[in-house]
Amino acid sequence: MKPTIYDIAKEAGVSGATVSKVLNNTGRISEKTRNLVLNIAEKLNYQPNLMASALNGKSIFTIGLIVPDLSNPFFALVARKIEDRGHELGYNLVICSSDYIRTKEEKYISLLLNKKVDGIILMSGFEDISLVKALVLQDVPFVVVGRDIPSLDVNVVSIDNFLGGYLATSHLIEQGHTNIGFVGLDVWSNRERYKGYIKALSENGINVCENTVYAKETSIISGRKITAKLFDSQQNLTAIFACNDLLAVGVLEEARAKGKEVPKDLSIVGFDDTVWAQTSYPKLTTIAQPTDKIGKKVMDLLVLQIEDKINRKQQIILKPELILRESTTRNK
Amino acid sequence: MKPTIYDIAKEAGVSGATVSKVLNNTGRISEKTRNLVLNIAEKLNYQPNLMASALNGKSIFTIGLIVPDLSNPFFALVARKIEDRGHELGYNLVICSSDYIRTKEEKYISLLLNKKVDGIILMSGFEDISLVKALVLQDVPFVVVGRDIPSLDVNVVSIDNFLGGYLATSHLIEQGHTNIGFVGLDVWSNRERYKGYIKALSENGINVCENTVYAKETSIISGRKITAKLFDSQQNLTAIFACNDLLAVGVLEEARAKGKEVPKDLSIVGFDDTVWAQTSYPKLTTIAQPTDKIGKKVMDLLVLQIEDKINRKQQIILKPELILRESTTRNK
DNA sequence: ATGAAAGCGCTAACAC
DNA sequence: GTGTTAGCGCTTTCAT
Repeated sequence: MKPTIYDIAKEAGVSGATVSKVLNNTGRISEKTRNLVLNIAEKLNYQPNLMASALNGKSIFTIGLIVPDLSNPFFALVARKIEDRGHELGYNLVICSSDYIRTKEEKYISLLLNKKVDGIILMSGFEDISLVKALVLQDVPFVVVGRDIPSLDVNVVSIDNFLGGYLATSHLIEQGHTNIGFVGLDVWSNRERYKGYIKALSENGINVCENTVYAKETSIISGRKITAKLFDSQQNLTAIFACNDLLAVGVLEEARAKGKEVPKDLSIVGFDDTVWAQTSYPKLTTIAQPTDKIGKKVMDLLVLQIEDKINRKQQIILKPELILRESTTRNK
Repeated sequence: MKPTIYDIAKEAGVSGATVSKVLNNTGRISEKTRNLVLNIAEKLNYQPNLMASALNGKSIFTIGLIVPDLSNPFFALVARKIEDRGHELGYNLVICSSDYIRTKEEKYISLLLNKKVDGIILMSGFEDISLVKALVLQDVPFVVVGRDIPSLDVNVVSIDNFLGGYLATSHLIEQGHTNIGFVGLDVWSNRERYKGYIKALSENGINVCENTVYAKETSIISGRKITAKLFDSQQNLTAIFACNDLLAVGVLEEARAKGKEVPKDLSIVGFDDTVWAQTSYPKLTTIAQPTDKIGKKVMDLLVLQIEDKINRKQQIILKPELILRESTTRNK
């Protein structure tokens, strides 16, 4: 069997309580006993049983992460950054993919709560804010990532999605485009990007195309379908802003299928700066999210709440950035 | 405070033990008490404390997954498949990225063991088999994914890597290529693929190029560098087999940089059939891994070992498949 | 500075 | 059928 504190205690000729104190650096113990206990613990290769201390209200050093879809490279990347920072701080990640489905979001939250995780990271859409509200009452540290919830005082780490949409669209406008389509998902972040898109258009006195259609899901197929619709309703489109790179690749493919050359006949701006932006042909001009910073900020904020029991909520909004590549060009 | 079984017991006017029995469907209890207890549990929104039952040697319904890199879309995809099957069976995943680094592999194994996970999935390379050997002694259910360990009697789910390499190379040979380069990582699976590559070559009486160089890591840059070296040492290369799609994209880019057209001047076969294979230009001919099946088999096998305490180890080897796309063509 | 004892929430003999 | 009791491994008063 694995050694317990009592095995150490017996060997050291002290009580279990003393061993516990040494191991936790609590109470007062003499240098002598401390060293003795530490040595024996080392010798026995003692590993604390986290379940037991968890029962006593201690931390279990595990954090729950709810993402829309782990197999989506963007989320996988952010998850990895969070994981890395977590490990630096001594925490593990339990990851759950929600597919933006409410019932799954709900199920996973309660699952994680059951497992007594120290905190939860909400990177799914959570269109149904009541789920988040419920979490507030539970008094479990958590932070919302990728979207803001202005109506709730909760921890948030997000990029300025509005700015992202604005940046993307402004770039297209600067290139001389006036007929710019929008492709996105019907989720909070994308709707914010849409507002930025609208803002850029109206600032430049450009008519907003009414036929904005949201894609069903993030996939090439979905991107293609939505683009086909756009092409149908607006013959003279010269540019499209897609709310994520994969959708942008869908746009790219549909354009190619329709005999349009990118960027000559159609300029495209993507979002996220995922691997797709760098490996598609042509490479995508896109809006980059500072994933490194996001991962670090999220974890730091969460651990701050967990360990220091700080109660003041924070909203951290990071800046997205335009990355120029080959999918946009001046409209002639 | 969250309700415990004693809260239920008090309200139902029975003992804690009885409640426990009802909740676990163990022992014998009358329909009446059973319903009473169940109703009260429901009313109180009782949630069992998994830590407490874990202390009693019960399952914690959590499984550890060690992958090389979660931000690599291929691993993210497999992780997602495993996650899905896990949730179907009632298990969560704690994910750790090892970067193929031995110390991390070791650290995460002991971390997961500390957390008393019910089982561990080893999807990292584990070049140092002693780590796996140590796990065997711990009597923790685990399964190795993506590589075989012929010298050890452990659970394995993997594809036939040798066959994969053979398939890829044979395809190239059929297309008339005789000067075929190899690009891969110095890890077990890739070395097996290399053997398959060699087999195909020698079966067809083709000289093996001696300058096989392994890439440092899975990245476009690494793929480009290695390809540049290959081009230098072998001027008349007409095809390259890359051990993963990202490396293949690197090959693609380097070829383009050197003014070679794909597939006209250089045919490329990738591996994994990740999103890259579908979004690169031209799209990659590649060897697909049955990720769905892998995820399911892994989880099923592991849970079988956990729940039924089955001790007979299983080695499940799945077949990879050649997917024809646009990056290979007949050599003229 | 150290130890005895109670208890975290639950399970599992064993009694009744 | 149901309750009593003794732990699981650890933390934490409270004595000493």
